[in-house]
Amino acid sequence: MLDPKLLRESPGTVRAAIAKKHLQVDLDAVIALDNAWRALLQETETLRSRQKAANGEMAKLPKGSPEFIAKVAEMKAVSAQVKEKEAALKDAEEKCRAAMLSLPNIPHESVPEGATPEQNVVFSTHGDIAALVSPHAKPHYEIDGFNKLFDFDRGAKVTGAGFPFYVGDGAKIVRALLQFFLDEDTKAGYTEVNPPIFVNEASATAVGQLPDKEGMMYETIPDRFYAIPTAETPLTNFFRDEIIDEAALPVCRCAYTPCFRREAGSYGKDVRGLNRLHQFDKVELLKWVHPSKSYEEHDKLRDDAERLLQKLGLPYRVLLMCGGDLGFSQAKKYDLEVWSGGQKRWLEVSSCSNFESFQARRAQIRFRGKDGKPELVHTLNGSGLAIPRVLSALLENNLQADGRVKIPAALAPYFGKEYLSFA
RNA sequence: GGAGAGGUGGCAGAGUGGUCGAAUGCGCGCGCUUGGAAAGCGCGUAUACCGCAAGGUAUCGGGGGUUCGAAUCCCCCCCUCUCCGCCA
Repeated sequence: MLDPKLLRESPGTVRAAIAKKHLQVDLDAVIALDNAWRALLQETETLRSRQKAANGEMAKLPKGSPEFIAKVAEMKAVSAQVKEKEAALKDAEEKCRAAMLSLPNIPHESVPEGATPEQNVVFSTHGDIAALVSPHAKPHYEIDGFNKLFDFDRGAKVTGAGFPFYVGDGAKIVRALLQFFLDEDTKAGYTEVNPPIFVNEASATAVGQLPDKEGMMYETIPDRFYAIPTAETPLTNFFRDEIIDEAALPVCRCAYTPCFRREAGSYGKDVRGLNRLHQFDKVELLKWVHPSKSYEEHDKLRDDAERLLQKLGLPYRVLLMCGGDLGFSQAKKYDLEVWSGGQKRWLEVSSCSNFESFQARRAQIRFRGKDGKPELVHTLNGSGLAIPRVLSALLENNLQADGRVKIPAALAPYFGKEYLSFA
């Protein structure tokens, strides 16, 4: 959520932000709702003020006295008015809040102009594809024996499409990657957290998954919990409605969780094999930082995620997202895409985003500044990393002539052997 | 799942219909005192919103209700604790 003051004092800034993100929002309507709410608030508070004053007088009057009885009659009318105004105020407040929530975050000045993904800027490219991709590479879902290690048929029977069983070396490689990522992230200064994988409505709302996006999440009956689409959800909510000690900033955390996404409407090559699943494993990086350090920390976060790909010897590139491809709540975002040597395309394995105070305002996450006043933190997050697509690239790029997969040196100690076998 | 007890400011803990944003203590900050410190004394010590300002309003787990008036009474929900049951 944006600062309402920004809308009042500098609507042009908000208008420009909407334009840069190529969104359609009736800003004048939002401003009108805000004005209506403020006017109504004034009226209501004036009435309440009268009520309070009368209350003080009545407390001093003898209960049954004529003055007292007269006062009750008088205040009855005021009370009715207050009830009426309060109902109107509540209605205005809800409309106003909903309208405010429809306003996107302001893109950072360094975000390139552009409307479509094609206009994202290639920020950097790493790793020599020719040298790092095996000549025997093929799409992972076409590798002989793939279904033995990644059993989609059994998964579909037991749960549904997109919920595979990982078996034998398939399970082991997932575990190795998770542990490798967590160890590396911990070394980089992130404290490991193991969060709940279901959240309540308040938490889903605080990070913007509700309202409107309930279709992307699995919901439990009868408790109305939501299966998390990413560890960002519980992690960001850790400090919801809290004031963090300024000296503790930046707070850096990492968490492994399974992630659950309904992905309604996906189809085609995007969903083949491990490319897009309803349940997948991911290690998430999250930072709560001082606003003055926000972009410095953002770059470090991206570096931390990049280092994982480098250590695995996977070629990748970094995209700087243009305004039109930025998410609603992000001020700036880098995507890390790994080269899938078999499918011959880039696969997104991490999005490193700076939300500035947009999330923090909605979730009320603050720190106490030098002057003693609470101030909103900036929140940043990024994957470090999402397992299945890293795994896709790994299986494809490292596929040997004999059908085995060479395990990168950095990962071998975790996997326990040098080759993964589909036999 | 059943029965009971509770949720008040940074913490502890009063307050059962009015002058209560809320006693008192602790903690914290500033000052006095002191050679210095402790003790003692004095003052201060939540958050948010509206307003140019003066100022006003809201908040006693959350929501709704009763009332001229609710921290206080009623209803629903959430959470914590104790006992019982069940269980990895």
